[in-house]
Amino acid sequence: MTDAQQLGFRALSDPTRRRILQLLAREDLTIAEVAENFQMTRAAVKKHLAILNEGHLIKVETVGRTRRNSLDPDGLRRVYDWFGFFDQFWDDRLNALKSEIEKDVQ
Amino acid sequence: MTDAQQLGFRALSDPTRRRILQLLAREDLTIAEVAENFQMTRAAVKKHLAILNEGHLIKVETVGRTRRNSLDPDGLRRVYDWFGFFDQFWDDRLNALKSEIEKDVQ
DNA sequence: ATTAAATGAAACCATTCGGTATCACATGGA
DNA sequence: TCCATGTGATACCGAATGGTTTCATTTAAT
Repeated sequence: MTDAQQLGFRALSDPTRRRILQLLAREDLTIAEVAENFQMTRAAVKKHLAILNEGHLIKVETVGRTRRNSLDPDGLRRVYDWFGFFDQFWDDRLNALKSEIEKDVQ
Repeated sequence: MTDAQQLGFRALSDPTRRRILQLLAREDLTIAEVAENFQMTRAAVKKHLAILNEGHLIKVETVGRTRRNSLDPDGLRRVYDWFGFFDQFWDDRLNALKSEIEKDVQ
């Protein structure tokens, strides 16, 4: 258990962590830079980053004495794909997309 | 805080609750019927259903002495849509979907 | 009217969670 | 070398979480 998808969903369950992902969508950031956007301590932010990393939603690259955090699109995709199970329940959106594409094809 | 989206993400963070949603995707179920699929007590399952309801991921209809639980596609979509923020990061999937549909069309 | 069935609800418990404070370690620059 | 900067890591705390047990309430059926 505690498979990758579960760790991903767990990581997304906290609003701070979701906001961090949105920050990282704009640019890669060090821990300190991420922490500037919140009122909590750097240690708390680091914990959030660790959980995001466990869920494979971000990647970390050590550069000298800093650590650059960046989005991991593949991990995000793995969670996102879970919703595909329910495609039948929001046909309206899929159909809208489909007719858009069909228009392109013709 | 504790907005609708947060309650949705919170509801999805537990694997039991995600499995319940998949069961309800096939058919509406009473609490007892949902509980048959798990080893935990009915009381525990009922708690999970309450959290799913708070996140607006399911709807509940009282029928006599039973309660029929059904999927709430709108609430599910509200969580799903959060991922739209990251569209730029998985263009490959959109393209894969597009070619799948194009194959259907031809 | 009784009784069984389906659910509601509360008390309780161990664990996890989100946060803090604190200290140690590593690295770059004067 | 010395020191400031950026990070790692641990102990600790209150609150939330996921589960149980137990009992009350409502409804269907005999």
